[in-house]
Amino acid sequence: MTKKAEILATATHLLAVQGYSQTSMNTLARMTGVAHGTIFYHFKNKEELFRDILKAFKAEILREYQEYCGESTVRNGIQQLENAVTFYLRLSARMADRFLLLHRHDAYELSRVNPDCRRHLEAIYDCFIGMFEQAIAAGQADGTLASQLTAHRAALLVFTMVDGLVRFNTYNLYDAHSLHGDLIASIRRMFQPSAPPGGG
Amino acid sequence: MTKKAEILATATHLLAVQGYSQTSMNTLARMTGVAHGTIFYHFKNKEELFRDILKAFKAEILREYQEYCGESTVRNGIQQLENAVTFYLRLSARMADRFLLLHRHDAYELSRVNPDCRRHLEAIYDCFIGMFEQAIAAGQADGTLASQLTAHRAALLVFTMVDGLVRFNTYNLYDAHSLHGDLIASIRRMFQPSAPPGGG
DNA sequence: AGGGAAACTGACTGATCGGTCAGTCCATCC
DNA sequence: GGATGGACTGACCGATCAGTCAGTTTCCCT
Repeated sequence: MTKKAEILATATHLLAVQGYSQTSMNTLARMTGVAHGTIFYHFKNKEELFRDILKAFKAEILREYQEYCGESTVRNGIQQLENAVTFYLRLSARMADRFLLLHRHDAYELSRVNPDCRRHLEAIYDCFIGMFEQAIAAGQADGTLASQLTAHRAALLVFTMVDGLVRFNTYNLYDAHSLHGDLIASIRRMFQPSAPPGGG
Repeated sequence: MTKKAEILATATHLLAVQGYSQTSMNTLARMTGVAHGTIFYHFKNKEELFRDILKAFKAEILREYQEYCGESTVRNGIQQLENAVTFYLRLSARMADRFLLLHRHDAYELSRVNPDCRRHLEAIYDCFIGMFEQAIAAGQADGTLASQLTAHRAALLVFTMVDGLVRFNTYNLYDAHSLHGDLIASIRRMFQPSAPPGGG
C-alpha cells in the first residue's frame, strides 16, 4: 500500500468519525505515520483530499452496485425491491464509516462550492434512488407492486425509510437491526395491490 | 431583548447554518453586535452555550406540542396520525434552522460527553416518537389502523419517513413539499386494515 | 558508480481559535 | 457625593490551524 493510499484510508476513517473541521492535518499525519508535509505533497490541500475521498467512495459504491446487479436473479418486482433494501442495509454495514460521512453535513457544504464533490454526491444518490425506482417500476409493470405514486416518488419515500434505519444504527438510538424485518413488512404493505380507492 | 438573549438567538442561527466548530466566538460576537468577552460573561464556554441552545429548543418543542395536544380534536387513530405528521412537517418548517441543528452531528457528539445535552436530545425525540406512537396505538385500538408491528416500532418507521422528508427539504435535493401528499397516502396504505396475511 | 527525478521530511509562518482578565461604564443605593 | 455591584469591553494569551519550502532520502536508469 502506497503512502498516498494509506493517507487516503486513514483520512476517510478520521473524517467520518470526527468530521471535516474537527480533523487536523497534524492528527492525520500522526495517525498515518507520515510527516505533516507528505500529505500536502500528495494532496493539494484539505479540500482536495476530501474530494478524493468522495471520489473513491463513489467508485466503490458503483462497483458494488454493478456486482449486485450482475449476480441478482430476480423473479419479480417485489422481490427486486426487497433485495435492493437488503443490499442497501448490508452495504451501509460493511462501509459503516463511509456512510457516516454521507450522513454528515460536511460533504454537502463542500459540494455547494466544489462542483466535483457535487457530482460525486449526486452520482451516489442517483445510484441508490435509481435502484429502488427500477425495482418499483418493475413491480408496477408485473403487478406485484401497486402504488398511485410514480416509481420515482415512491422510491424517494422508500429511501427515507431505509436510510433512516441506517441513521438509527449510527446513533445507537434504537435496535435498528431488529427493525429490518419490520421495514420489509411495512414496505410490503405500502405497495400491496388492491387498496381501497381514495380515503378520508 | 437582553444581550444574553440576543447572543443565544444569533448563536442558534449560526450554529445551525455553519455548524459548531465552523462558528467562531469572534464571528458570533460581531454578528450579535457585542464584544467578544460579553459572550463569556453570560456563558461559561462554547459548550455551555450550545447546551443552552438545545435546552431552549427542547422547551419550545415541548411547548408547541402541548399547544397542539390542547387544540386538536381527534375523531380516530388514523386522523390523529395524519395530524401528527402534518404537525411535524409544519414545525420543521417554522423552526427550520433549529431542525437543521438536529440533523447535524454536533449535538450527538456533544451529548456523548455532556449528560445535559443527552437529556435534551432524548426529550426531543421522545416527544416526536411518542406522538406518532400514541396515534398508532389509538388507531390500533379503534380499528382505523392495522399493523402486525408494535405501535412503538411502527412509530419509528413513520418517523424515519417524515424526518427524511425534512432532510430532503434541507438539502433541496427533491421537491419535498409536493411529497407531503404522497407521504400521507403511503402511510395510509402502510396501515390499511385487511391486509393479506404473510406474503412471499 | 553516478546523476537526476520523485518521494518524503519537519521546522516554520501567519492567521485564527477559545478563553482570560483588568478595567470601564452606569444604574441604584445610602 | 460616594460607594457598590452587575453588565460589558477589548487587548491579550497560549494553543492550534492549514499550508509552505528548503533540504534530505530513496529509487531507478544509464
